[in-house]
Amino acid sequence: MPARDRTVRTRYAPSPTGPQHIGGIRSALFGWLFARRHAGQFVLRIEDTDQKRSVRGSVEQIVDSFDWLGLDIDEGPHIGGAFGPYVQSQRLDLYQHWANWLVDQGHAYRCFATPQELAELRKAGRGYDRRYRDFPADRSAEQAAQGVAHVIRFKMPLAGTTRGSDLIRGEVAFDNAQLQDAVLLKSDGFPTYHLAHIVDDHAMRISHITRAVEWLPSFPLHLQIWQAFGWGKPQFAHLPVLLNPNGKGKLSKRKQQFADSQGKSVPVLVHEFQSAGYLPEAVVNFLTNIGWNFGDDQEVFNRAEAMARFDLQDVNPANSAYPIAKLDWLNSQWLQRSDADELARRLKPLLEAAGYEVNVALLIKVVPLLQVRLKSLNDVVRMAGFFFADWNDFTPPPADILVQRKQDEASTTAILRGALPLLEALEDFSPTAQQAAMTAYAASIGQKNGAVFGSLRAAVSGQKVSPPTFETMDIFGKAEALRRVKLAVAALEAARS
RNA sequence: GGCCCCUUCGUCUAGCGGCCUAGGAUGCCACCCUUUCAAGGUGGAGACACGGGUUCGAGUCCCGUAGGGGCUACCA
Repeated sequence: MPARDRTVRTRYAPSPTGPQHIGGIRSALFGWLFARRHAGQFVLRIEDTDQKRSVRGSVEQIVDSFDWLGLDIDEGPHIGGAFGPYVQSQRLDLYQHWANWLVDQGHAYRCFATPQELAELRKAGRGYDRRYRDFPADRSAEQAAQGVAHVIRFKMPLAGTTRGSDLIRGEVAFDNAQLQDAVLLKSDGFPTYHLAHIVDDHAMRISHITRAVEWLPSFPLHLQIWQAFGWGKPQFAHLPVLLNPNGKGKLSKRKQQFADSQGKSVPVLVHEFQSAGYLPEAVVNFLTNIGWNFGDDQEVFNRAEAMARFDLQDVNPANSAYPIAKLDWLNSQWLQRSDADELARRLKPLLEAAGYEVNVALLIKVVPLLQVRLKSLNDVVRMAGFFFADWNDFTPPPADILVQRKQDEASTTAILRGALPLLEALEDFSPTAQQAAMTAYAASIGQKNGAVFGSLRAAVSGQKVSPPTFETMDIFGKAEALRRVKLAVAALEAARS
């Protein structure tokens, strides 16, 4: 049955090696988008056939990463499904059965070459020389029965061309003579990727294999194996990969966050994006925009919108330098468009982690002032932490913060002192009322707005840079705002005497 | 080395033979707005790797060269 007539089913099949790398996630995302676009299923399968590389707790980390990004999984080791188990080490019988089947059918053979022999061949600059390909079947069976260590290798055609179709690259052709007799089953009874993924993708009814382009060289091998089994092939899409920001080398070689040539920190693991204060929506948007584009010159879009338009055939075949600078912009776009209550919910734990006790009602008033200013969620501490510190402990900032450009301590004292009764007299303490009063005040004393507004900002927030002054004073309330201005005046006077 | 894939502004990309004096975004620069910081607005510099073909016509098709990436394990 041709794959195209089946339900779309794609999978992400990582090795359980711990934290999730953004490169793998990007590939997974394209598979996920494609499955969702076609109302199909997205499967998680753990490829733990290399026991040396398996890391405990990996499945949890993978699932957490997908949860955080909002990519839902239909079947997998954590939730089960109709085609389980979804962990390859629990499917060994299956691989052994099919490996032996291939031997019986004459498509594969036992190879008794020792690791030493193979090492020598490699040293001599040659690959495996197929020395057991024509080993007599009876002797092969006899040695296996005696327990002689061996692997099972695939009998690759010695001549001819293998042609395959890739959704992204079109037709690709390979000379069979260039390819080796790959190992299908290792001497420890575990399968290699080549065998395991085909057995599983067939058993799990995967309709489209989406994987990184580094698999392209083994594509002909896989095609031959599919053919030897006589199973209907899925369709293939070899996805481009992410390169380092300078375009040199695969990003996935990086095992953790690093600094690029401009000194900018470049996250690569999913949890690093999280702790850097990026929104999952922004990360997904960012990733989707590399190698694929939404169309209509639109750069900011959500999962659902991308899902409705995504197609593997539109994926750009070229690898991409990792455009990390764009993520900051995208993150600020998402921050600006966030629902204020939702943003408050996300900001709260960060303030608490910084040691503040968060009054939610207060936070909700502050958030709108922050939305256009945050680049990262983490910025909230630096920008608005002062709202959440204990007000009773507030001490005015030093003179160098209070005194504005072209002012001195005496003039600043005078400016603040003069502003006090005017602010005190305001019935309406709204930002606009304050601004009108203070603009008139500045004009009346022949000062620029900045001199007045800036001194008030410093007096109230304790910072040189802060959210807008009058909004800040409004949130503090007239009493607290004026108390702080008075404290600043007192501090300046104390410093002068 | 062999084999495979790729090649449009610094970067991410649009472009699927004429609509391209190559569009968008980001980053950078300037100006505007402005109480700081942002955000926003306007404008600017900035690319079809090179060489051959095919065609009336090529960024778009073909070949070669160069450059980049990958594979070449009893790892995935």
